Amino acid sequence: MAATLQDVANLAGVSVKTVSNVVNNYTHVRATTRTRVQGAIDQLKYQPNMSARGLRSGRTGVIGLAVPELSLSYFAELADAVIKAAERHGMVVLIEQTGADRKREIDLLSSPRLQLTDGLIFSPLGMGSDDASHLDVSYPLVVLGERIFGGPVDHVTMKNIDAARAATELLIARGRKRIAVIGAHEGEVVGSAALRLQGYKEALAAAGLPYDDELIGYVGLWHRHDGLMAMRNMIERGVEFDAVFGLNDTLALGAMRVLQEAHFKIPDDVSVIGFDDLDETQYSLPALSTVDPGRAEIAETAVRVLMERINGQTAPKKPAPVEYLVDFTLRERESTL
Amino acid sequence: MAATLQDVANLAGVSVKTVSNVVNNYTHVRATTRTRVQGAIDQLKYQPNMSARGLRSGRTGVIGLAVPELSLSYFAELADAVIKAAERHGMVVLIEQTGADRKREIDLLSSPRLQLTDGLIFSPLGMGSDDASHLDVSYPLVVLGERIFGGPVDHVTMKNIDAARAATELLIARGRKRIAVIGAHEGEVVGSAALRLQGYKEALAAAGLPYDDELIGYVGLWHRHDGLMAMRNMIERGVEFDAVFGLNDTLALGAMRVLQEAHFKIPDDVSVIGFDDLDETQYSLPALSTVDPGRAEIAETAVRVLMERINGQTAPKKPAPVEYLVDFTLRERESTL
DNA sequence: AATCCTATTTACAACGTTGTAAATGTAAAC
DNA sequence: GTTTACATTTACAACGTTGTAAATAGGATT
Repeated sequence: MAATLQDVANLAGVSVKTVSNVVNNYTHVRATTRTRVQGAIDQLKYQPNMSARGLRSGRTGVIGLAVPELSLSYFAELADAVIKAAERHGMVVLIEQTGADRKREIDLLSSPRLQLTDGLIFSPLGMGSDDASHLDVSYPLVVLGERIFGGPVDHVTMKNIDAARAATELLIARGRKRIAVIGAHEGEVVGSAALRLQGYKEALAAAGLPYDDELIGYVGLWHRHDGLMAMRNMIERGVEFDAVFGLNDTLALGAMRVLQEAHFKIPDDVSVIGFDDLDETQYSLPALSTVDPGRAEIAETAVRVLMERINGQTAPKKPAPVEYLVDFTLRERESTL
Repeated sequence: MAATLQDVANLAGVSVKTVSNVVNNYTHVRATTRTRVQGAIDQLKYQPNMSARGLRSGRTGVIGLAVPELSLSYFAELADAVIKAAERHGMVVLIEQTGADRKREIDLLSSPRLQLTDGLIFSPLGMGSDDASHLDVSYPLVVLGERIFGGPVDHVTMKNIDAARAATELLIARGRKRIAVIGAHEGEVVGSAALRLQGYKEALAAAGLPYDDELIGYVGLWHRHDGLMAMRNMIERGVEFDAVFGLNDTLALGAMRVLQEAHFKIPDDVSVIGFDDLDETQYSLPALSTVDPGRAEIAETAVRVLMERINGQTAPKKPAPVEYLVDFTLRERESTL
């Protein structure tokens, strides 16, 4: 069906290798030959067979991206950014969804499905620090999220603690004293939830405000529905608060919906802030204040680091793993004014 | 680095082909041999090289999915569903973003990047009916959207017209008479926007309501921002209306935000309905009525049809192209009660 | 015109896999 | 103890590409 180098070579009356040289812009090809071959290529609509190329070169031109779920807006926007960044490096992106399930995450890391990939950008959610060893894989891997695993792996991460502290400080600066948190994970010590909660605690401590566990809304996942339930639960428990910090925007938006249902005025009665700077937050009513964790830069850096690892694979020894920390930006909007 | 069949064969003391037979569960392998080979496989952590397999078999195990942008929630949720459906067929998904740009869409169809793909699920947005010829490609292709192109291509599509008519009818049934539309595309005749607008017109006509171009809000893209601007513009023009039909949810949510800013009560003063049944719509305030176009079924069907085409490639002649029409469901929520 | 140097082109092998066909082994039937 | 039938294993080629090294061509130099 599809034309091969051989077909083009026959048509142009040259050897297969010469066609290959033309295709790959090899320098020592006579101009006239190049023209003739190019003509044959165009005529036959020749396109290189990627499998064969991959077999010969050991490279596929594909990078894997593993996220919990694309239907979580944060990951959709992240994937968007990763695909765009990969394109700039001439790579194409294959997306795997883990469902934030620990077992599926671990399985994925050694899945044969990754065989057609030159490297992986992995955003784990279910794995814990006990699972560090699974990250010691033989292919290029960049992990998104804190260096919580200890293993020799490259990480690209946002300043969870600092950003959460800044968000909390903003609420405090607006005069809020009883700041509820929506989205903590019970017992977690290493994930994003735990780190953001830590930032919150640091801000309280710095301002001399007491920490009250009553104000912490625990959830299982970070879906909108969880934010809604946690907020509703807190209201029903009769907890007093004058601000809400959603550990991500989705949770904050879910919480905001409950607050408005319960006739709290935002931001007059309750200030609300989120985390992630989803596109949506600009259009909620009121527009949600949030923290931009530097998503675009995270995606770009992750791809760049991964490409360095892929290209450096022939190097004598593995370079020391690095941790890139991306800067955040506070985005104040109507919900905290 | 990675173990090959040869390595395993050496270790197990058998031929390469026998190992291959074990790997592929070929029937005629003695139990003892199988065990021994399996042991070697495990010991060497052998994983088949997909490029080599692809070269030999002409299959990559990858399907392509081309969408405008993952940061548009509809496409993120669609991609989620496609990935899950593909997984059930043992396939993995490579995602391309076209940015709804006509040229990029056309280029993509003949891009060598697709070489490592067994087939493509394509959701065009920028291409028009003049571009039909570009869809006549040599690889399995399933187009999402109306059979607007005429070419011999499989389509999986939602009932845009019927669903839009139903949405409009719902508003009419709630007593609304001046129904604004947000999201029409000026001059378009074949895309989703045009079809949904047609459904709207049909519903008006059936109810004996006049069509008024004043009530049509034109936009460029279907981003939240466009919905917001179109709604704002209509209010500023002083157009009277008692309902809004957002041609998709994102537009409707953007419009709703403007309405609320302008102190319209929803649904008392203005009823609002969207289209797509995004997860978000359940959590807006008020929760947005919408139409579920059958996204999950669209994804499943598209993957199934594509797999049939991929598996049937050896068949003597191409089967006639089909058009699958997926059923929709009205989801009434608070914004129209 | 013979010689040498470099530019251009070529043949061949190899990447790891699997289909084909042929070879070997095993056990039952005679 | 042969033959026969079938189960199991094997060698070999081929998929389409590119690196290596060797072959050839074309000029420039003498």
